[in-house]
Amino acid sequence: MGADKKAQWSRKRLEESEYRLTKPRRAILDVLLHTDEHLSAEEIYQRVYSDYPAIGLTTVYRTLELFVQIGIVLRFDFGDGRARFELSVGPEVQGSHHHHLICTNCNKIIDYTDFIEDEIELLKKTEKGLEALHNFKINNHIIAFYGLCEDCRNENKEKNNEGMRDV
Amino acid sequence: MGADKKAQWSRKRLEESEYRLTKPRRAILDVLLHTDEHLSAEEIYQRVYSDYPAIGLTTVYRTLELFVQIGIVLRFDFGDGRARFELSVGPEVQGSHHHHLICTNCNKIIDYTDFIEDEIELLKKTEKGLEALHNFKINNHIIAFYGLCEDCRNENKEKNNEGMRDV
DNA sequence: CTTGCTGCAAAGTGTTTGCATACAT
DNA sequence: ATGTATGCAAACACTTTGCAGCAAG
Repeated sequence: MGADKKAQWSRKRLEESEYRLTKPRRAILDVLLHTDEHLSAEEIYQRVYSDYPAIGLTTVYRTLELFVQIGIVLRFDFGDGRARFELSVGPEVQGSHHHHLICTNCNKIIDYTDFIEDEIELLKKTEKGLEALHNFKINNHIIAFYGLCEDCRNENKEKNNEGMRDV
Repeated sequence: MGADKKAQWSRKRLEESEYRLTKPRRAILDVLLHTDEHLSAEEIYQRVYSDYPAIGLTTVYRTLELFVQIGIVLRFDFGDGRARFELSVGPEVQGSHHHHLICTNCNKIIDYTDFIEDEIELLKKTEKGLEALHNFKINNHIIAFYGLCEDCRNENKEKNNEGMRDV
């Protein structure tokens, strides 16, 4: 959904920023543009490394921080001990907003867009209400469901996953 | 809101578990019962330490993991690099379910119960739909809003917090 | 008594920082 | 030319693991 728009938007935003257009930055953006996974810094590093071995992990961290700053990347903590990153779509591109379904056994992450419309509508109302009530300026929200994915259900590990919850 | 019920429920659940009722475990549960904050392992350790200096940080970690297992504690990752814990209410006690409002500047966490009813209703429907669609067994969910709290709004740091989102 | 639980120290993991060099503008 | 960005190594912060001694049942 709008991979090109996404690319255009984020590249433009990067070019228009105060920051220098370096090879590592372009390479990292490219990796993010060509995946729909939620990659960790290490994973991004490895992918960049494969055709740009001069890259350093530190640079990946710093670049991701920068991308989050200028708003082209979103950072998630799903509770498995490492941060994960995905491209933001920006306010211009509608329809690719999604939430997450996370398997507490294998850490698989599923994006879903089903039922999103109702969720977003409710969230907007809630946001307004909370802003007024708590004098809070809300910039973002997260919704995620935790449970067992199809595969792990079948394996039917007797692990107790109740009570596990991560924001 | 049912602090006693909470205490009863979690103590009972601990006693009925296979696990031994040790002094550290009781002490840690007590700390959790007497706060409404979202404490980190380290913070819990410090509070236990003040009247039970024999406690070790390792035990706190292991005990919290255990409590999560038996379902009396919930674990959250708000994206500030440390896990936070709060007592679960258990399915028996209704009305104390809440979601979170998180300040991306000072990391303050506000529990809110406002608008919760509508949220829960929608979440239930969504859960059902997602379970059917993705063959997923959902055990839990999270909702959190990120933004600037009243105090940090006023200080009006020019830090750009857009695009910051966790989980 | 027996086995699980504990504390300490050490190891692990993901992330950040200091600094000299390299590069974009 | 000038100051930002980079990579390396070291430092950090949180969490987990190994192990010998302790204590709950």
